[in-house]
Amino acid sequence: MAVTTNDLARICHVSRTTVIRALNDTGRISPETKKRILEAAREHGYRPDLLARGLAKAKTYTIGVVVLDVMNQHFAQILNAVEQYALQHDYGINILLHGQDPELEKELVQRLLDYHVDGILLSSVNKSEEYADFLREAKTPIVTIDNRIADDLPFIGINNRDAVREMTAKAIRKGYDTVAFVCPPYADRSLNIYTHEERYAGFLEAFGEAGIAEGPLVSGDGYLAACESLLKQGGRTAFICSGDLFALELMKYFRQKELTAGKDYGLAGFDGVDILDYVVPQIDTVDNCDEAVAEQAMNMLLALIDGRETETEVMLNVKYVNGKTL
Amino acid sequence: MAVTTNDLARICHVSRTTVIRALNDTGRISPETKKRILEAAREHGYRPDLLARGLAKAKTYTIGVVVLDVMNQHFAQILNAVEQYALQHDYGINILLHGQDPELEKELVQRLLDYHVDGILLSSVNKSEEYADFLREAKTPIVTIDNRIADDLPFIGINNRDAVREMTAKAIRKGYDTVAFVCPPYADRSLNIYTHEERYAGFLEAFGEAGIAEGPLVSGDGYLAACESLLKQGGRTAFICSGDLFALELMKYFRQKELTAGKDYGLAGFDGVDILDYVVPQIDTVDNCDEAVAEQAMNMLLALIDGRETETEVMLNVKYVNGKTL
DNA sequence: ATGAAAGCGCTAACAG
DNA sequence: CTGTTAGCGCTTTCAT
Repeated sequence: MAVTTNDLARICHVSRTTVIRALNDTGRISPETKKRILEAAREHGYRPDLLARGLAKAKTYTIGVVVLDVMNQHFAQILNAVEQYALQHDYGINILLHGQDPELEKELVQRLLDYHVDGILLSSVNKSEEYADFLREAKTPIVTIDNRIADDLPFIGINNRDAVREMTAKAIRKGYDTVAFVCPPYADRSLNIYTHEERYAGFLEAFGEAGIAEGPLVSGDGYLAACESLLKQGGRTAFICSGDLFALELMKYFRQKELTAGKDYGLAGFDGVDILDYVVPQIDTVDNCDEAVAEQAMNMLLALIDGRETETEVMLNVKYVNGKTL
Repeated sequence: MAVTTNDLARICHVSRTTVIRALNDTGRISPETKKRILEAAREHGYRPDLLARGLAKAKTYTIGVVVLDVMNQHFAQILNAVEQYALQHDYGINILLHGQDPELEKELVQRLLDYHVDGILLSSVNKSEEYADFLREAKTPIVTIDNRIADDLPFIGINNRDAVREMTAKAIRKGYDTVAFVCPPYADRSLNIYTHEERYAGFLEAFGEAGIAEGPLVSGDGYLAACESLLKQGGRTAFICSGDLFALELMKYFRQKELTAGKDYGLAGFDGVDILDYVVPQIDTVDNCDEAVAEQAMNMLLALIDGRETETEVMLNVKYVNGKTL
């Protein structure tokens, strides 16, 4: 078995309390005995039991992170940044993946709460009021990113709407006859798709500002074929995609038909994932500044944990990345 | 504060033990009181304290996972598969990222041990004997993947050597005058690069079998320029890359020089990452079967945790993926 | 400067 | 079928 404070106490002929004082250098203790105890601790490979400590202190120095998955570069970048930040602040992290399953997401959050994490960073796919209540009732600080669940829950996001408005406006300016918005196929309308809704809103705003009729919305499973139909209707057509992966899929699909982005059709993505670097022609996109989001979110979370003053709603501006496809 | 078994006991006018018995339906208990207790538990939103439970039972139903990072699709796929598997077996997971830092890796493993995870899945970058000892001394089962650390540590990997031998043999058969092996730039030679070493070994074996002189090894920071030099020496040249990302980087670099893979030079990667789908021409690669690795590793880990019989060394065969660049 | 004692919330052996 | 008791390992008053 592992050596405990009790063992150290026996070994050093002192009380458990004294051992603790040496280990956590807290309270008054003679340098003499302290040295002796620390030595014994090292020698015997003492390691604090984090479960016991967490239980006793009601503080685990762990922050939980719940996101969709890690195949998506967006989350991958967030996670990297979050771990960095956490380590610098002496916190550990506990990453869990809900894979776009609202039920699972709730279970995972619950599990983290049951493990007494000190705070949770959450990219949710839930949107019900019940769920919002569930989060509100947790005594543990929870900061949400990506999808907003309720106005009063701490949230940090990016300016999706403005970014897409700008992008769409650019397409309109460039004289495309049809500018369409391409959304992911939603398996379940009860999912929280706040980000995509915001992007779509931005898309619509651009038409309002230009004073022309709104372009079509392409969504759902058959989106590739639907885009093809649009293109076949004639006229120059651009596709504003609500995510780089859709843009990539579309490009791949059209390439099979001998159609080239930037020439035969316009194309823009969103997210600014790394892999766009390897694709030609370079796709227009928006860098959604994952590191900045992660950092802001962690700042907010740690502030909430420490009971410090903090904003509970932040909106970051993103950067348009010029490509050759729009 | 959250409601505890103590509270429930008081509320239901029974002892704490009885409450436990109702909650965990263990031992004999009258259906009557059990129902009453469960009702009260639900009503008051009772949640077991996982820290306390873990401490008392010396079992946390959590398995720790330590990998490099999540930007790399290889790990992303592993993690997805691992979480799936864990959930199905009523385990939770705790993902930690070492980012190729050996010291950090050790700290993270240590932290997981201190948290009493029941088992650890580890993709290590360490290779020292001390580290092997450190792992051996842990009373917690640890299964390693990707890089082997020591012969006696549970390990599950893929047949890197054979795969690269085959790939290299193909290049030789195709009549390339020069076939080079491209390795990642290693910042630190003390890192464990077992997988890459195995791949390089396979590369060399192919020349042995063909009875011709070994092709060059390109490694280190200036690998792009080095590859260009090779190409400029004349003759048909193929690059066998020890990872898709290097192949992608190389392709991008050469594209700037107006050189096309599969025409002006041969190219092959390794890993079979998804994003290759979006790149033209399609790069020859090897699918390293991450899901299979994850599943086998988890099988092994759970067997070790349960003290069941199990192999502690598995080598999976991988699948060659034909592209258009070799 | 050190120690004794109670407690975090849950579990497990042993009685009755 | 139910209760009593002790304990997991660490923390934290409160004494001395």
